Amino acid sequence: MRNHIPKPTEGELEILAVLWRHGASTVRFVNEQMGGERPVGYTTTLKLMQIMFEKGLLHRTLTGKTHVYAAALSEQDTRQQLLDRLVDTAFEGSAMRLVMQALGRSRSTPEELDEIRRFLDQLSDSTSNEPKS
Amino acid sequence: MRNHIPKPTEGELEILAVLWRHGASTVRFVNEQMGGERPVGYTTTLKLMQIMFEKGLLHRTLTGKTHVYAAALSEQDTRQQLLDRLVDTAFEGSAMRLVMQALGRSRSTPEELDEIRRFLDQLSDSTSNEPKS
DNA sequence: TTTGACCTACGAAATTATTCGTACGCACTT
DNA sequence: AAGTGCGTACGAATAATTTCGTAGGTCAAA
Repeated sequence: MRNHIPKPTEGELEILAVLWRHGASTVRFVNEQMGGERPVGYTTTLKLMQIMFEKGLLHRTLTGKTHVYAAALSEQDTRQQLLDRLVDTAFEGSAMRLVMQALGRSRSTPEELDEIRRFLDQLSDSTSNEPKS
Repeated sequence: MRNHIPKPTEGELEILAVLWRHGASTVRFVNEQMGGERPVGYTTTLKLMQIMFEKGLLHRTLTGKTHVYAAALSEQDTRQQLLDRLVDTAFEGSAMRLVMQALGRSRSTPEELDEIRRFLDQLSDSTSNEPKS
């Protein structure tokens, strides 16, 4: 149903994370944001983003003389892709397993847990109304 | 608290998956199991498993003349490691986000949803009894 | 004892990912 | 005009991962 865009690598994900968090950005901005543990050279980030552009992972528009990049795939879609991959490789295809394990360790507040309950209820409703298809 | 064993790579995960699913196995068996899309040469699997052994990712025992390999880290631990990684890189550190998204798409049966509810209740209990620390 | 079917070990090619140096352009100040 | 700052592009070094060929051992059947 969806275009086949290559899976993002580790490093590419970092860049995507910045773009998701801050919206479309210049290379410089992205590079600055990533300067956490191991800061990386400007041209490194540039190159990576250029490659991502070629791969179709990013869009870009020329604004003045600098490029402004944006993630091509929504956060949602990318996340789903990564989740699916993880579920397949490490959770024997069972999303439930993944959910349980994720819940088990996360220090969740009661509010968050409630939020999930509500979400579950919503799911129950819709599944019970739909043909099993 | 836990030993620092290097993160499994993509390919290594495939092997771990087989070992988790089938228990300790020989190279040949693992290699056969992986013959899904793109079958890979026997020595490729052998080499990879040897490397994993050196890295400490696998244990092995000599049985007769062939090695029998087993995953060094429990499935649980590895899964958690991978989850943590994914949560960090793609879900802004929020396990809740991950859970919600995983739930959203998985075609879960009402039974599974109930299971999660029970699990949530359990969590609520324990968190409400513990000091917030 | 030769052949075939296994096995391990190891070196090294092939492939992917990451990193950065260097060249070059443009606008602005000095 | 020369110098500075900031941008792009691109080639290539490096590192990490994956792949496989080849060598050599053991065992058992022909």
